[in-house]
Amino acid sequence: MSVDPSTQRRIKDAAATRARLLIAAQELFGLHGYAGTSTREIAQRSGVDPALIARYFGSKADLYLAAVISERVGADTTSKSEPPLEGIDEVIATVLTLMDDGGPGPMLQALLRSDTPPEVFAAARAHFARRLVEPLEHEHAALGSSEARLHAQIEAATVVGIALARSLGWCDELSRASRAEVSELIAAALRPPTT
Amino acid sequence: MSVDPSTQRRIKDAAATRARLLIAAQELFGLHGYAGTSTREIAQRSGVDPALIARYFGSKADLYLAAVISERVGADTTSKSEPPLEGIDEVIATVLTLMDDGGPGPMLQALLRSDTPPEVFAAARAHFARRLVEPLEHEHAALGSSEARLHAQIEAATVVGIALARSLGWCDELSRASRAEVSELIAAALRPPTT
DNA sequence: CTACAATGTCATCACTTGATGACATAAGGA
DNA sequence: TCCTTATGTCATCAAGTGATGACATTGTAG
Repeated sequence: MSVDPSTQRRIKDAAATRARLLIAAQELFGLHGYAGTSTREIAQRSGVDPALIARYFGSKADLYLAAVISERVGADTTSKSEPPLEGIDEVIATVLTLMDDGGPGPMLQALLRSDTPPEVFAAARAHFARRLVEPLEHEHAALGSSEARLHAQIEAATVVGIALARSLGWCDELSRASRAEVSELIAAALRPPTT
Repeated sequence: MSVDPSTQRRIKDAAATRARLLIAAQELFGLHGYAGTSTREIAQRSGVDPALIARYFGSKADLYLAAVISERVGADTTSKSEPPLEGIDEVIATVLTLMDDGGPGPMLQALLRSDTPPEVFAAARAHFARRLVEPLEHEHAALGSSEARLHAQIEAATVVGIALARSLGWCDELSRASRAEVSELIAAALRPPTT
């Protein structure tokens, strides 16, 4: 008399537990960094016993790696990747939105903090390039701009910098301004009407 | 027969000890963040007994605060402030230069990481505003721009974002480009030739 | 149902952390 | 010199860390 296991609420479900841990890890690592987050916090937030971290991921470091890799801004690494962002406006909107709820995720944390394990940093770097720089580079190339990649990198860094300042609360006015307003300002600054 | 105490090598010298702790703290906090740095590491690097941190600064948090406050990028807050930066070119040059040697210092770390004690964050925020935003705001105001402060904040965030990306090695081209080249690109992007 | 594997719970280990106080030693004036 | 203070050293604490293994519970195949 087994009900469909997907609808039936299972008491013990390894996959679901693993996923809960991963989500909590993403949130907390993204919020407080690696050293600033304890395995017990992660377990508590996900409503799971701390010992299961070891069972499902091996160690705290491995969990961190998994959290960074399967992250959103870096875009789900998973096979079926989201459609690539198109054009600078979409990049701006995406970064601002993701940053607004959740702050800088593990990927950005990995890029910002220097205690990031090398392999994690490399993975985060790759995501940054693929997810943010590449779309901008294509746009530049289409316009026939030379140094397309360098320009794209500068634009990506700009967007991230402003989004960071805004979502972390570095300045009052910037943080209070609406997302649309900020988008407008960034776009205007980066792509002067000429051309 | 007391020799000049400044040349004489003193075995016990509170001021020197305090200074050594402060320097080591700046280096390590800037490198690994607050949670990622232990008081024992700081003590070892400065060749000082860990217990003296408590004596001279009160606690790890207080030492962090002192390290952030007496820092360069935020610029010594202390009374005799360095001459304020003038114009966007000087801001760009300063940020890029300071970031190149030493990476993001404790002040930026404090702004970037959310495990920063609130008072420390507030101090870092104030430095950011005074040191980077204000000069830009004045420039805008002089040009009669409305929303001068918001624009200045966006510009400051842009400069910091690009400097971060460059000095932390997020992208190859950007990190390899010369400082002058990058300065040029930022300035061009932020201040399109048309006024 | 039964037995075995999968999953979850708990107690506990060895270690590090930040902090404290008792004590030892150097410094400098009397 | 002696004596007080400033400074440095050491042992140690309570709390929290990541990790481990024994055990309890659930799922499920036979």
